[in-house]
Amino acid sequence: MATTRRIGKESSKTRALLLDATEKLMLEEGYAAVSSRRVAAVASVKPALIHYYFPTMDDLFVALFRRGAEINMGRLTRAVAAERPLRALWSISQEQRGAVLLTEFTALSRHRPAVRAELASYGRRFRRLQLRTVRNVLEANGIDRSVVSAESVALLLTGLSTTVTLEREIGLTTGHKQALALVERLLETYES
Amino acid sequence: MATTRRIGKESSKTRALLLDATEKLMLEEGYAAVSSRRVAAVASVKPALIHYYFPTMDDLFVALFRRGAEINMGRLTRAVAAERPLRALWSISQEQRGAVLLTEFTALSRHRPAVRAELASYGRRFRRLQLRTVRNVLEANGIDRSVVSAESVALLLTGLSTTVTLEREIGLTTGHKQALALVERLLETYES
DNA sequence: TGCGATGTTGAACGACTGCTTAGCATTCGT
DNA sequence: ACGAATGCTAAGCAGTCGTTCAACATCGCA
Repeated sequence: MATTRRIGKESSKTRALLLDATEKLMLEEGYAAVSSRRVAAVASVKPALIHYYFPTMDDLFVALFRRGAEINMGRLTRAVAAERPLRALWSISQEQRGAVLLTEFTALSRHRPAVRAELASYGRRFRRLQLRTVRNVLEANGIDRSVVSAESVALLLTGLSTTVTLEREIGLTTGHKQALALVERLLETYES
Repeated sequence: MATTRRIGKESSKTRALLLDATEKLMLEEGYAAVSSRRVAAVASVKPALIHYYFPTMDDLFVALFRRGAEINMGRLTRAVAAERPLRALWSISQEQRGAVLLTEFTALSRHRPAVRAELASYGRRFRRLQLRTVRNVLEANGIDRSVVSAESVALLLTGLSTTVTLEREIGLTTGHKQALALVERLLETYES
């Protein structure tokens, strides 16, 4: 049998640098700007090294997404364990950087099935955590679930935050102030 | 002065075919799959013809977006003139095809300023129409605007519909049924 | 009938892409 | 100290990209 191709270790410091460079490119110029040569240039390294750590570009994208997903799930898990879980979740989902990256990966997932699977898996994990948190708040306030379900609240919050973030990104802010104020008011009312 | 470069007429039937081909590619494989050669292949035409009608790829993308925006604004304008304007708006915003295209253009706009400008302009027009519609419904039902502003309702609806559509696209549907049912119930209550 | 406008193509330019292979340089365990 | 494992690179293949330009085809109008 053929000698198996050598691949750099996951723990490598350089590997992490390559992921950083990829993330930077994605944020600043979109996923279409990510090529082995461009990443190499940003990381001050030769193109072949990208393929040493990530045999295919798919591997690179999946690895980057996974790293981000893991970090984010960690933050979220810690956040809901603190004092005002729902507010914590809301403020994290408001972050521009994360929202932009998520959009890039969503667009990317259209023609990269490997990315799509990763995205769906993260989505499910996030939704589960989010639902648990919303349910607790509704319960603590004695709100009848048949009037407003936890699922509805969760999806409304997610939808609002991504929409506001993306619209802001292109310079469209009509109505944002009022919508954000509404959430603020509700959070103040139902979570201490 | 130099002889000006020849460009195909906007009314051309072929031009429309090229836009169709581009849209198809974008829907099925994402914007990154759109190249003069790929578009030409889908339209059964030679690559150089793309540049006859659209000197640069930017022109192609902008033309496609503008055509879609114009068609959609027309549909929306007619929709809000009919019996249940808000419901009509909601059902149009629920369409998978439009939502997917919009995401593609959003991602595209990150590194194509010309597209970004077009997107923002359409966004403003849509939001204005949407706000007018929501305001009418709130007013007709005597709902105090200081409790729930029209802006909040508009952004919540937009956010929910895009989120549900995009999540469905990657096979993630947790909570969708409940959230959509809530909107359905509210529409039934406040709009005949 | 001929001429100019319009539609379409072939061929080519320079640049970019993913990826492979062979081999150099360095580090590490023994 | 030496051999194996690891990190990294030079060079190249085969393919795609955007764009231009000259030229051919077709058509409407004078």
